Amino acid sequence: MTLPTASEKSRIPEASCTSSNEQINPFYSPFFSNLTSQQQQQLFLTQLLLSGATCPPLNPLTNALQFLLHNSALFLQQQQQQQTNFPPCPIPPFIDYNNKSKESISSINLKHKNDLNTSVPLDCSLSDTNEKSTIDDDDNSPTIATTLATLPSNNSEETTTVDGINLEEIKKFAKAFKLRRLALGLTQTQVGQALSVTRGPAYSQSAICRFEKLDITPKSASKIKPVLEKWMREAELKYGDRLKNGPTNLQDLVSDLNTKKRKRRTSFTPQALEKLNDAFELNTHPSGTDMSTIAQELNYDREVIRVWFCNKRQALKNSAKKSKSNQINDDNESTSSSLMDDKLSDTTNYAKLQHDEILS
DNA sequence: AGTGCATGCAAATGACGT
DNA sequence: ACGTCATTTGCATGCACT
Repeated sequence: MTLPTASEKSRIPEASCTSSNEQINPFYSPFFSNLTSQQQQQLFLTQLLLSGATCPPLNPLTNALQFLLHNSALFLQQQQQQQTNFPPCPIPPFIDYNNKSKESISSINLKHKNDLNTSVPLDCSLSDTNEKSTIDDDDNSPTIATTLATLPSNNSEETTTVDGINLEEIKKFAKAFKLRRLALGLTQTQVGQALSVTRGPAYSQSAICRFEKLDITPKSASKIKPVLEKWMREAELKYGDRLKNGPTNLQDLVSDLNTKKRKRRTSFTPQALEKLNDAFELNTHPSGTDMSTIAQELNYDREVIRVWFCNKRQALKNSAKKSKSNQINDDNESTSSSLMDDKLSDTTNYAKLQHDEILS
């Protein structure tokens, strides 16, 4: 019914962008196939770490060298990973300057320059160089970012735990996840798309974005974390093969078939919304049969219509509550200013009582 | 114009009550 | 079965960057 939106349209070319990301320059493959000895790999890894792998190469030869270094580092990392738990030390991405478009190179190198720079140290330490404090509103369910921002800098383990959820641990994982994602050359959208066809819960680009930014409640984060953890582990194993064997499809990253997912968000047409709003104005609590009729008329699920009315009532109630509290605040401001010079507390107490009464 | 990320608004969900 | 309420989550879109 609805026309393709801008975001829907923008998703189409993104798939083709993926395949270009997946290109491995075949010219350099023989070099990598010769890397069999542990010493050579160790040497390459050392060189990789010393050479600053995110710098653009001056010529094809240095490009080839970077490819070798990157793959050997990944190979070693995979071996380490089989014995240790995620997250391992991040490895900066190999950027094929011979095949990549100018845009994608610069977008990875410049957009996430800070992230990738922090990915280079071996100890995986998580500095806060590009951390942006996101203290925004008076939200009643504070995000991890806002909670951490309000804590003192020398906070202990206890103070970073909310409802048994260790915020520092989630923060570390979120950062490591982002670094790994970027190192694998994946966008948030691609991760979301891949998750949507795996077994278990799926999350959108928005959810991944909020998770990485910690713009999410601790409860929500602790729910998403294991999903991303599991997916990343599997993706890396498959990506490792891809790096050795040549280009494959992003679809290869997902083996499991669909199970129950959250219902896709309904987008009502403007016409449907108009009719729904008209119906709401007439009656905020339509009967079961009324809702069935509306659903049939507009060609939506009856349950979708029922939920729409619930949400609409809730929205109305919330906005009324908000405007009421705004009015109270305005009244208080004017009241308190007029009472400023009043030395007697009787009036103040009365105003306070009145205020408390309204609030209760 | 194309791309990736950030975010506002509201659809969907879950807990609980009747 | 359906309501309310708090919360989670995704679509649509804006923004920055090239």
